[in-house]
Amino acid sequence: MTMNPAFDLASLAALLADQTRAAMCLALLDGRAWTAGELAAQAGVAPSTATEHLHRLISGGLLVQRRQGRHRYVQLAGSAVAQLIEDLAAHTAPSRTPARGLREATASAALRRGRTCYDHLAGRLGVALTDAMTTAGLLDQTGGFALTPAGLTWLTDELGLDPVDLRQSRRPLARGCLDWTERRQHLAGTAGAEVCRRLLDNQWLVKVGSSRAVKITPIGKSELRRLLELPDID
Amino acid sequence: MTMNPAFDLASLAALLADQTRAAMCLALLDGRAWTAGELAAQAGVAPSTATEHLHRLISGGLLVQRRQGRHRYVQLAGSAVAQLIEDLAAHTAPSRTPARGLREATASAALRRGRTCYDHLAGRLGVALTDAMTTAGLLDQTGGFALTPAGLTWLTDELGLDPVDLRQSRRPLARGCLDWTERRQHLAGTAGAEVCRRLLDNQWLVKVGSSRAVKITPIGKSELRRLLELPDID
DNA sequence: GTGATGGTTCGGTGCCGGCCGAAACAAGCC
DNA sequence: GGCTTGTTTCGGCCGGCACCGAACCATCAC
Repeated sequence: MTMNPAFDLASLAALLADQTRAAMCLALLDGRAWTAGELAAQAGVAPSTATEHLHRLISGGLLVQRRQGRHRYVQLAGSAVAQLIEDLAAHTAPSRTPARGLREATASAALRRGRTCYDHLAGRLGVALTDAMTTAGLLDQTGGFALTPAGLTWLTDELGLDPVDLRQSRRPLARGCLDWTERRQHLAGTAGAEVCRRLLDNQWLVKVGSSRAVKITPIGKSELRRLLELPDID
Repeated sequence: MTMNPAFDLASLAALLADQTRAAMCLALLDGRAWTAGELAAQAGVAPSTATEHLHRLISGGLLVQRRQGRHRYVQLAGSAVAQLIEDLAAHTAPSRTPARGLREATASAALRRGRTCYDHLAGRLGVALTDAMTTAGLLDQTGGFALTPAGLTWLTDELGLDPVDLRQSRRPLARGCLDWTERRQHLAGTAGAEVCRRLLDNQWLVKVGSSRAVKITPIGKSELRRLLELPDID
């Protein structure tokens, strides 16, 4: 089937080398499942065109689908794929995207402030949380990017995460994810995903509108200030 | 200049979405500077075609060039680019590449045994070294991928690396790089690069032929066995 | 100078693939 | 049963781009 490494690499890159498919993948970075029609509208193409693109993305292994009634739900095939797309996006030239119009300006400001990145937190909020955990000795960024032993017990004892959930996956527990707006690393990996889930479950964070943006609640602010020295996000 | 994220992502991916350009980038993963003609031959295209591809790769920021006499030397723009290409290659389906013919079989066996990956060590040798450092308590892979304090002093005191060299870069000190043949993580980042350089300088490792393959010397084997519990690489 | 070699520029060709609209399916709703 | 809505298939159009060869330019060797 597969011929040579160059062919494989080119085939994989070709999946993302089209603006429409790239827009779809970027939209899917919120981790949710989208219908084919939603993605077509988001990318600004006809439904028939979206069908072809989805076919390529799925048979290329980047997306998985679930058919339900007359809808076709599609989402990223896993965190590894999300990671890959984020990495690529981060390598994009420091994108000055001056939002035009008030609506876009406030929307992009909200995204810069805090958002989900597939399954973990990013934006200034994600970076601030990562920094706070680092100064608290829970993360070690001097020799790479890893949880300290103190960090592991903090996750289980203070946040109440399940040690089993943290350990079962073959995915690394903690890893850095380079944020493409902040140009800083923030916590990803299994730990990043579980922390994000827990903060949302606790209502310490809430989603803003229907986008990927999140914001911190008053309860969350006080709780996080109790557990960490988390500074205010303007 | 840059319009929207989807466009930027697609543009970046498009650089690697051609088999010829992918072959060039894969060849350049050895970290050396190649001439335009060498790359043309390697990729199997006419020199004029190679010129166009190199132009795109350079203006896209993936490659840099240095003109010298009538030669044009070209190499990857930096370790971040190398990292990106390695990541993409690792996401490629577990590539069964049954080498045909004895020459290719022995060549690919040598590569699987040990090789350089841009500026650090990979293959079974790279994985074995990483494992040995982990069991010796020099690396921590339980909570991510990071050097321990003991690991840092080991690099400077035992291997004699310069602490200044290790710290000056904005690149992470240690990070995991997923090996696409072994499907295992191995040491990359500044520390990985410096270790590789030192082992080659000390003649503990030598390059095999003109490829990326490396092998361990008798002196290297005894020295590494003195410093670590490094098992034999078959 | 002449000749050889590495690299680039320039036409020209051909194919791949992204796009749409129209029509066909399929699943719900009444 | 009909009507709406979400999705797919099928032609057909069109642009982009990967490729080559031939001519041209630059550098080195003599």
